[in-house]
Amino acid sequence: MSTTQSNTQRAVSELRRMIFDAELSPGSDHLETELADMLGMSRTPIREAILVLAEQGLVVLRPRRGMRVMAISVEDMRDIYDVLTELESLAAENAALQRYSLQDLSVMYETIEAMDAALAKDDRIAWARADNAFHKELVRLGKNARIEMIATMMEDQVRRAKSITLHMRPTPLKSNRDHRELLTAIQAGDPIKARELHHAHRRGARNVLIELLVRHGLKRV
Amino acid sequence: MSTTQSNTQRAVSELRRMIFDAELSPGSDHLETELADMLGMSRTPIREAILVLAEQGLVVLRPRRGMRVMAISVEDMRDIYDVLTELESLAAENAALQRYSLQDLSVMYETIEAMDAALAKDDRIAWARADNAFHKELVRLGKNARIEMIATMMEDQVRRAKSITLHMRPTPLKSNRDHRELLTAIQAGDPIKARELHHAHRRGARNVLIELLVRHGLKRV
DNA sequence: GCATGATTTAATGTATGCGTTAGATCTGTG
DNA sequence: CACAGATCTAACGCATACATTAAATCATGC
Repeated sequence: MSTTQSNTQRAVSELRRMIFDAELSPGSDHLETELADMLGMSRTPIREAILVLAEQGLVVLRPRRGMRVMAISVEDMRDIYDVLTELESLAAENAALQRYSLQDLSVMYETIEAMDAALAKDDRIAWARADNAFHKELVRLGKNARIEMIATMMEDQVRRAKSITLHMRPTPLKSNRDHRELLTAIQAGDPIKARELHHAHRRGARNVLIELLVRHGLKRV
Repeated sequence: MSTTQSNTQRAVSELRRMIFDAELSPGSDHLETELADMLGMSRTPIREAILVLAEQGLVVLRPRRGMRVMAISVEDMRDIYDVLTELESLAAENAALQRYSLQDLSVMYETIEAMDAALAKDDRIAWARADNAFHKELVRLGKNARIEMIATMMEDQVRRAKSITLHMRPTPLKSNRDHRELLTAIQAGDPIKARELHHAHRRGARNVLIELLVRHGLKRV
C-alpha cells in the first residue's frame, strides 16, 4: 500500500481501538508520556490524537492530569439513543422517499440475511456486526452526510456499552423482524411508515439496553 | 483573570471567529505557516487548532495544501437544517415534558420580547441574536447534552450563510409568533404540540433560507 | 496534630530543527 | 508542441528541548 498513514492517524485509530476494547478502561486517566511510550512515538502525534478524540467525545482533557476515557452513564445512554432514534428515523423516511430499486437495497437485504444466519448459529458477535451494518446502510440510504457523521459518533460513544450487554440480552428475534418490516416500507416508498417503524424499533432497543444496564448495576461503562 | 488560555485555545477561537466573519473566505486554502504568522505563534498550536476545527466540520485538511475553509452548499444547508429540525423538535418535546415553571421559562420569554423589540426597531442583528438565544435556550431546556453539542456544531456550520441572508429576507414576523406559540405549548406541558410546532417552524425557516440562497445564486457560502 | 507557606517535581505548552516527500518546475525527446 | 522523467522546492510530520506552572511534597509555626 502506498498510503503511508501518519503517526497521528495511527495514534487516533489505535487509541480508539483501545478505548472500544476497554484496554483503556472507562474513567481512567492517561498522561501523554505514558501513551507515547505505549505507542512508540513522541508526544507530538499523541497530543494531536488526544485533541481529535476529545472532539469526538471519547475522552475529556483534564489539564495536568492527562486525558480521561469517557465513561457512559445510563443518562448518557438515553441521550445518545434519543439522538440516534430521531436521526435514523429521518434517514429511514428519506430513504423511503428515494424510491430505491431492489438492486439499491441489496446490501440492506444482505445484512438482514446475515442477522438471521447469525441468530440461527447463536453467534452474537456476527449478529451485532450485521445489525450495525444494517443501521449504517440505512443511514447511508438516507443521503444526509451530517446524519451519517453524527450517527457514527453516537455509535462510537456507546460501543463499549453495547458489547458489554450483547450477551446479556434475550435472543433479539424482534430486531430481525423489525428490520425486515422497515426494508419493506422503504421498498414500498412509504416514508411515514418507515419513520414510525424505525422510531419504535430504536426506542425499543434503547429501553432494552437501559434496562439491562440498570438490572446489572452498570452505572458507568 | 487567572485563566490564562493556551495558544492552541486562542488559535481555535480566533480562527473560528475569522471563519464566521469570512475574514477567511469559504473555499480558501491556508498554510500552517501563514496562519502561524497571522496569529503570532509557532506552527505547533496552529496544527492542533486546525485538527480541532476539522473535527468540528469547519475546515477540511488537504495534506500539503493547508486547511481549506469549508464552503456550504444548498444541499449542505438542507442536510444541516434537517438535523436541527429533528433534534430541536425532540428538545421541544422533552422541554414540554419537564413541566417547567414560569420562572424556569423566563429566559425563553425574554428572548421573545427581545425579538419583538428588535423587529420594532428593525434591528436585524439584534433580532438574529435573540432568535439564536431562543433556540439555544430551547435546546438547553430539552436536557440532552448531546443535542446541545450537535445543535451548536450545526449552527456554527451555517453561521456565515445565515448572516449573509439576514438582510435579504422579509420581516420575520411569523418567527416571533411561532416562538410564542411554542413557549405556550411548553408551558402547557403539551409535548406533541410543542414538537409539531417547532418542526413546522424549523422546516419553514429552512425553506425560506434555501429559497434565498437559490434566488441570489449563492451556490456556496 | 494541623494549617500554611515554601520548595520540589513533573506534565504540559510551545518553539525549533530537520528529514521526508508531494507538487511544482525544468529539461530533453518524440 | 506535448509529454515523460529528472530535479527542485517548500510544506509537513515528527522528535526534541526548554520554560512554565499546577500539583505534590515538605517544612515550619501554631
